[in-house]
Amino acid sequence: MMSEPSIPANVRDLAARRHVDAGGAIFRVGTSASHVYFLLRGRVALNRFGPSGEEVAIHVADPGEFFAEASLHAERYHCTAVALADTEVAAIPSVDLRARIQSDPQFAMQWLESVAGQLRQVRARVERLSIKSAAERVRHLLLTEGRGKTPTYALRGTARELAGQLGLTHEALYRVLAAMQREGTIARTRSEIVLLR
Amino acid sequence: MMSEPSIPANVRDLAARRHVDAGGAIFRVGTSASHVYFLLRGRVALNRFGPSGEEVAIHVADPGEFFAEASLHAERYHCTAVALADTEVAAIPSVDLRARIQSDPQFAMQWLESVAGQLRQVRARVERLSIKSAAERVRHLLLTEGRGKTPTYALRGTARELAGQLGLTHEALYRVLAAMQREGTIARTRSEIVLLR
DNA sequence: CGTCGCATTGATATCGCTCAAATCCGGTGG
DNA sequence: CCACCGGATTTGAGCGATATCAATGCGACG
Repeated sequence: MMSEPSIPANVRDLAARRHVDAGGAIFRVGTSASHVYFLLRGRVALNRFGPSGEEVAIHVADPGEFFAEASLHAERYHCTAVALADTEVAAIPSVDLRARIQSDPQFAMQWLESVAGQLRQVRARVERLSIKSAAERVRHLLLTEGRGKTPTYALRGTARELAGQLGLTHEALYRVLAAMQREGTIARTRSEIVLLR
Repeated sequence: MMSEPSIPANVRDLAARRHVDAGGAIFRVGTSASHVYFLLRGRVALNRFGPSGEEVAIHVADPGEFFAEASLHAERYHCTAVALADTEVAAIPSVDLRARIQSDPQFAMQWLESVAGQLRQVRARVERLSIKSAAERVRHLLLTEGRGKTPTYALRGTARELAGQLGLTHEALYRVLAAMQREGTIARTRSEIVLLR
């Protein structure tokens, strides 16, 4: 059984617990950015929509993560948060969080570190999306996000989601994975991809 | 005449001025992340290198910007910084900057805002790179980075650089721009692109 | 046990990459 | 002042990788 991650002690007193059913929205793009969130259970997708209505997955949050962090400094949310599963979040009013950052230098540093970490992660994703070959993108994913000596990537959602992360259609991803498997570059189980060479 | 941007007053006393010739490296990937930089004059490219040696432009800094901000929390630099022109930077020791953040809450908030702003910007770029069509990428760039009522994008370097930013080859970018111009979607001058409809 | 969405594979079309070549432009040195 | 040079810009031709459309199987869930 997976135990629930706990809200960082520094801000526990500011947080209000909230439940969201699968498919429900936590906030929508354009509405007033009043809260920052911490994910306790479930999964949350942060999406944007292009002019033609096409959806782009900006980020998928897993338990133990803050999300909508950047909204601390914005008037309005820049994306829409949708629960992918039954989800439990802690909502922290932006105003209170700002005040806490001002008054607690240690927490300020922790918070900063977390934002900087996200920045690094997103930069890695930019790097990945700049690669033209689908196979090289997968390899890059395994090398940068994989764990262990033989890089192993635990896929968190569906393969379709991963395809979105990689800027590929799901068909293209399946084909590339099949090809890499055939030629022995990777190995796959239901929930993992391992880079062999 | 362009006047030189000034180092934020909060950290001016920590900074050491340094000159770098065009083509010179400011720091290299893998070396100890000892300083954060503020760009006073010139242009600086932040690059990473793939396994096959191909270069990916992570970011191009313009005067008035901090760069290597994320390195405040990292052991080593994750990218290489190269001067694209004769360049003047202010180097701020990471240690000192961290101390300043701890001791000056107002500065901490400013710094945090700057990092969060970068995060938003990079996220927008991820969104852009997730778009499949080259024309739509250009349109997205103009909509998100353009200024004014009729979105106008001032191109800072060469069109080749822009192509890199957009995840396209320079040929593809030239063709798309030509086509969009032909059909009246955009207008171009030497240094600007304007979205017409 | 029917339905829905994910996974997988096939066929085809298309867009952007690659290779190639001509021109333009700014800078440099004679 | 002019010839030259290197890099940026621009356009062409062809190919290949990925998107798109389509069909099937499968597993979860009601």
